[in-house]
Amino acid sequence: MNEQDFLAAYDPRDYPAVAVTVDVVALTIRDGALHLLLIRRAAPPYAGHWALPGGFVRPDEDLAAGARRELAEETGLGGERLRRVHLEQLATYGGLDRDPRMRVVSVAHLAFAPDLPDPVAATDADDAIWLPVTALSSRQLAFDHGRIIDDGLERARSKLEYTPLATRFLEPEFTITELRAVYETVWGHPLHAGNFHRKVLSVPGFVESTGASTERGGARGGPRAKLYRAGDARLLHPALLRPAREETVR
Amino acid sequence: MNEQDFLAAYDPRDYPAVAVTVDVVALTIRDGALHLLLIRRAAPPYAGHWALPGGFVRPDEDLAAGARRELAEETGLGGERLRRVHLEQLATYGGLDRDPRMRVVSVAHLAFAPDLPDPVAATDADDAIWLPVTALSSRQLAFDHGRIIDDGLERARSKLEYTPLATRFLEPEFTITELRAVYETVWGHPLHAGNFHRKVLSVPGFVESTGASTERGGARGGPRAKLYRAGDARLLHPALLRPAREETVR
DNA sequence: CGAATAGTGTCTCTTAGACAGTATGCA
DNA sequence: TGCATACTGTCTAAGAGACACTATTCG
Repeated sequence: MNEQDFLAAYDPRDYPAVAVTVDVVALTIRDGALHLLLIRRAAPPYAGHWALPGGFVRPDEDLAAGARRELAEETGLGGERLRRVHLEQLATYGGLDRDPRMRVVSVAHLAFAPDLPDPVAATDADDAIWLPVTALSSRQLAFDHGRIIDDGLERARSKLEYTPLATRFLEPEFTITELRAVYETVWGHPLHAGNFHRKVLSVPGFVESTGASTERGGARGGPRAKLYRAGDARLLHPALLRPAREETVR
Repeated sequence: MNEQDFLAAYDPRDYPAVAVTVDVVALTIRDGALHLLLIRRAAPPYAGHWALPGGFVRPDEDLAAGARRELAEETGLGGERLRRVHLEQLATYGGLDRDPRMRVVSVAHLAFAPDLPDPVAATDADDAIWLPVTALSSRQLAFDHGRIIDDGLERARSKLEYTPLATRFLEPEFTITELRAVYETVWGHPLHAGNFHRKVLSVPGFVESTGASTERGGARGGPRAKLYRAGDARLLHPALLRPAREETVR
């Protein structure tokens, strides 16, 4: 049998049906707290439970396109604002009993977005919200989405260390203090303002000055801050390491 | 429709057929060079081309189990030796035209193994070899496996920086010089012997002494080296960073 | 004016890396 | 005996983090 005959005789239905979905762990920062995009499922399985936005991959889109489509559907975002959202593949979850319907393999993605409008529930959901991640523990999540979220949060914390992706939580122009607030929010503890400031400016390509400053000082006083935009570095050298956590090492 | 009715009425065949495969980028060190496990495909598509070991995920195994099975089939490994091989998920590749037969989503894995016997071709292959990665450029690889291998090699180089996984390329007991050889081989450039030695011993939990030494000194002279085994650290603190590569940062 | 904040200076401690030096064991 | 190698000592430069200080702006 040559290659052409083989392809002609080939029937995909001979293989066991596996469904492939994409799920999105979308993070943003609102009111100084890290928030996560969740939908409430309208249909079984897990109807009424909170879940990550996601769904079956369509025949005409690759995995990243599917994830971006799901994100667009739930956030109502499009165009330039959607394109500015950072999206990366997180990991793939393929346990045997993830979904009671059939074997479902889910390719999870991770998204970083600046503060966005309240989401609108798409057809497969009856509600959609930005939920503070601190409120997660009390929620019953569908499927293994709790595990996926944990992995996404850890990836996010780690990515801030060695990439400039913290800037993706901010508007194109930002102050060093706003950037520090992103780190403090994602890592969950305060950083030394002076040392952070010097460190950020010393890493080549992390930020570049716009020459401008904010219109006003801080709400409770203080000078106007200089404005920066993201630089051209894709990795931070040297990295901004999280304060060492002995526990997590072993 | 309640949840039970829904599940009863649910027909998986309503969804477009997507196949899910696992592929394995298996690395080992032979004769001081980094080697990669490749098979030569016996059947179309890409019959006769070299490819990563892999195949369809079976209904009764999760993704990691599928990857370990594929690895076992091609290496002939089993039991304790197989269990000692480090295996982690790498990334998932789901481009539209990866496979001419149908939509195939492949979950790639990365494996680190000590020097193993020559592989034996399994049923779906007519040859299997450990190929030095330096010889890759001249080979025509099936599917998008060249891209997957590139990603795997970069992940391997990066993992040596902040995890103790270099020890997985070695037998359970090893010398610091052997460990240094792993780093030099994977990173592709020489390291300073004295500084490396001190650094490894100074990272908590990286290696622990067995109390024993090698039977003989080096082939060309020198004292006997002390033997170590892997410690209990899962992350290296502080990390062993590769010499900075300005080019790759931007 | 008082308080909060942006940004800088300086000191200390740790680490990376260069280099040198000693002891060991093979040919 | 000569040489390669295991391992340790020491110095320097860079970076992390603590602390102090100045300047600016809001209420």
